[in-house]
Amino acid sequence: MASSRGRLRLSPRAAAPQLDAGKYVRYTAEQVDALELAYGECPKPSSLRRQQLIRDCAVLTNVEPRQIKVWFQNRRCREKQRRESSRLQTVNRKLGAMNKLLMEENDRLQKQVSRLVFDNGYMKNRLHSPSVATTDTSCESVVTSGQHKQQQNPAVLHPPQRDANNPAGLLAIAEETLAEFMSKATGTAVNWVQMVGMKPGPDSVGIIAVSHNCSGVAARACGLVSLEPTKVAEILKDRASWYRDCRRVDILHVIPTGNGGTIELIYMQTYALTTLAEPRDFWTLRYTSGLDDGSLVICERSLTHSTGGPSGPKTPDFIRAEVLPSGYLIRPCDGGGSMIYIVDHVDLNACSVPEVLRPLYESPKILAQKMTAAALRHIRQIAHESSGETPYGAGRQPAVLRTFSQRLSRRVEDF
DNA sequence: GCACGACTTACCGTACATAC
DNA sequence: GTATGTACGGTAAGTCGTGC
Repeated sequence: MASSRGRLRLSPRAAAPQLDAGKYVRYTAEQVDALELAYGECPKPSSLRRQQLIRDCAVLTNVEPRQIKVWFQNRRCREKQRRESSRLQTVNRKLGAMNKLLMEENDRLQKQVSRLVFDNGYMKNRLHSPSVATTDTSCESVVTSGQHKQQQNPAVLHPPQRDANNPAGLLAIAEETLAEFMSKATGTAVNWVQMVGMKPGPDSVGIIAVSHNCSGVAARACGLVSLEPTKVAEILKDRASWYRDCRRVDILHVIPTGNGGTIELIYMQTYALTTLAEPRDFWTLRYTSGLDDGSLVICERSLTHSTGGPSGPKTPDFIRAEVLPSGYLIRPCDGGGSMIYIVDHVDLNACSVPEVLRPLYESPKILAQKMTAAALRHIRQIAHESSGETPYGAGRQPAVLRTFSQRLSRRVEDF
């Protein structure tokens, strides 16, 4: 479509003889190189600087000052467009990952609805059948069967020898831990309640959810980072902040499992009571393994209480908690990066604490606060570790992560 | 009045599909 | 293999509105 705007209708100034009006010109490679060099030094040169550039650079001597000015304008415009394009690609990648996450969550919820509808129908039949209703005492187990069935796995149904003092026993515990952790990380074992203000979207990088019905208190967070799964696993396993509250950490045994995974037997001693969610000393089993789809799993379980694990130095009058299978599921994302699921799950023994502290132990809000604060520390650390490898620039936290952190901080303060 | 950003236009080169 | 048509991206430059 012919238009009054554009190059065809040249203004008197543009039609000046020097510009060879009507002929499309392209600058030579040498000219572009010289201009790019100047742009690298100063993207917005003054009129004086542009004139100096023409004088100093032989290949630009036949280029009009006005052309130089236009070239710099267009160059800035191009750079801005490239930046925006790059930003949109990043956002697109994040939205894709979030979409995948929501699809999985949707699938899980649909299955849950199906189970509940089935259970509801079953219960109705029971209620309309007096002979069964009056004699059957297992109604509760029927109603909750869907939830419980998912938590079960062959290792739980037929537990092998769970002796933490030998490698076979450790492997059995590790496999059980892995199965239980995976069911939590993928959201099939626990009804997760999304925390207020943590809706996924283009301006947030993660979701935090708190368990609705399970023993103890579990919190689950997920976040996207621009690192490959193996790198994320490396960071998570080596982070010193894991042991911030410890005065002693010993990795006593490292046992290969034969399927590419490893089992590490860890003994920790913490300082005086600094967190409600950790005992002062405990044994931990850490199981690291890879999955067929390229995902990596790092999960942990306390051996000190539930399994009759190795006995370490004991301190009297000491507040204890059972660390249920917790850890990280790191999934590779299309186009690079990783989606990390963080699961923390503890069961505190409220009866063992002084009366004055008991309300804190029995308050899921306080416990959820501790969990999400821990998740925040994890993600902040990951963001810090990855800052040098992302397009956001070295040493600078991405805006989405800052927003995420600020929201989390506000959420924690609300408790 | 000038410089600038945003938007637009036309030209050119390239890749690709299609017909012969 | 070659010629032709088409789509698309890159780029120089024009127009317009805005701020100083």
